[in-house]
Amino acid sequence: MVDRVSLAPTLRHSKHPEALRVATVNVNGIRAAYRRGMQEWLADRNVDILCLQEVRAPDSVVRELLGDSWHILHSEAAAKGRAGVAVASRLAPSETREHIGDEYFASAGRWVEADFDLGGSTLSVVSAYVHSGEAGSPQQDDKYRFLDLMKARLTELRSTRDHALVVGDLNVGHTTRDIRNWKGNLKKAGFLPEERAYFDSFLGDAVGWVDVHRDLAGDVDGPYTWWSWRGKAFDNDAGWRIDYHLATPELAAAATSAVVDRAHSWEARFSDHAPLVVDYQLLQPQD
Amino acid sequence: MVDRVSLAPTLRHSKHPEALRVATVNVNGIRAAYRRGMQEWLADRNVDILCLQEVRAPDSVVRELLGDSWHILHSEAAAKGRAGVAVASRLAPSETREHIGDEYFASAGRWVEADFDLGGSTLSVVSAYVHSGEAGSPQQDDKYRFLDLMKARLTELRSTRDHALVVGDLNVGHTTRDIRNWKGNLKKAGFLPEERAYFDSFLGDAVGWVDVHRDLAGDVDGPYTWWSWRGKAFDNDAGWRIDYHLATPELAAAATSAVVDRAHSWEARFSDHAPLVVDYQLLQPQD
DNA sequence: CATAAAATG
DNA sequence: CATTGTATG
Repeated sequence: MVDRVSLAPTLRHSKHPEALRVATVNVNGIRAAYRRGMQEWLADRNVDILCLQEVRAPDSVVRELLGDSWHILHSEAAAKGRAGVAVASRLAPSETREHIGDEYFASAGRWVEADFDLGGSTLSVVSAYVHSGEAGSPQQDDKYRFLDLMKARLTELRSTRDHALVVGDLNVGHTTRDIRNWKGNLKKAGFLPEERAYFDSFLGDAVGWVDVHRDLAGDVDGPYTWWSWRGKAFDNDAGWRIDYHLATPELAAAATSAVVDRAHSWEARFSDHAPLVVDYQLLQPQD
Repeated sequence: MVDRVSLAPTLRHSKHPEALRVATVNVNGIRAAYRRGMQEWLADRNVDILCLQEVRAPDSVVRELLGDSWHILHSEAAAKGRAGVAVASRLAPSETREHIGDEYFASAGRWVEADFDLGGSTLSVVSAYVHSGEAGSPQQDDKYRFLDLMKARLTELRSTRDHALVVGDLNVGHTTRDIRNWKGNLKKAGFLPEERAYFDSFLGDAVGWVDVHRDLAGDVDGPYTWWSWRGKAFDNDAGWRIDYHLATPELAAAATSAVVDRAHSWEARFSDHAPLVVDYQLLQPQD
């Protein structure tokens, strides 16, 4: 279990010292997100570890926007303005890894790992951005190759880490609960049987990860995390649940709440994805 | 001279029946211009013949935006979203020509001619968009080739037409009066000695055209017709006079006013160029 | 329907 | 510093 003393002054945020708050959000361009009010959201939410996908900006811009209060691990894509993932944290990571697989995905900007030293135990946090992979396109093959690598890495993390958390835009809805119009999307990228099968395996006994948001939300439709910009998809909540917190079982059991920040006091949404914010109750009540 | 009877009900606008009002404006994308209020300007100004440059939109879009009250002659560039010139008029032209020179400039979207039948005499109106032609770039050669063709066509029009008017963004300032910071631009495209020499020749006795705006404004700085979007160029009136009405002498003598619509009741400018609006007093007072 | 970069001005 | 089409999502 996570040690109480080492966490207290550093990794956790002072406003909610009893829990570790981890948020994931595909910002669809961090510059656009800031123009649309992301900073106000961030100021409201007291996040300890912020995982970003589709940063779509150079490292210098990311550091300027987020400011000095974060340690920032950022993996850019070779293609400017594409992809890009980051883990921003109050505590400096003890180790970091910037990609997954071989050369082919080395500069994809789709996977970063940050290890946090919790005094005796280690928490690995991954920010992942799986390909959209339109069916029939060349990117569909990349998506399957990436999901293969992801499965291998999930297995590895599960067996070598004390606690691990893989969050991000995984670009697949797992079950019919996860897409509003699932019947109309059975042949669309993001809800293909082959893609959904990966999630069966991630969450199956052999690999052993937990879909934290689904566990806490229960057997309900959604809650969705992405809505197309087009038409009234957002207003009608015609969305997809494709952003996840996948956690190792012990960590998953410590999750006390999972909230989709669909809209709050801050005005409109700042991305086509909403943040998924989860609190992990890492401390044992001691008295 | 232009015949009074044939003009009255058709070519001229009912609001100022004694004059023919011709406006030229580089709209820098007619879609953006309409977003920024071009329609309000147009509604205020009672223009008879509207010459546009840098239309940068497909023909269907131009017709939709301008509406049914215009006859529209529009020459698109082969490259989508680039250049494009048009003559919009209340009266249908009797003849039109869509380019200048040979194949090389056939689909440049930089030159259109519309002839208006004035009952016995003819008025040719040209909307022209000369290359910007950054010094040292390949486009600089195109600019000189285009100016050569333009000179030849000016000579031809002068000798074969009753009245002719060549308006548009000619992308050259003629004299030191025509550019606010002329000293700093002696080596910049738009104020190179070679470019300015073309204008000496256009306006010289051999070719014989008149710079209507300069003639009416007198020997003053400006009035400028273009200001960079950058910095405070517009607020400081740090502009260039690169949009012209060039007219055959008899027509030029009939010009009663030349106004740069730098800003009016309509709010901000709708392009980096301002419209240049000239009234031609085509009717002889008969009584 | 939105993002970012590229080319052009 | 603004416009456009393009690729990508």
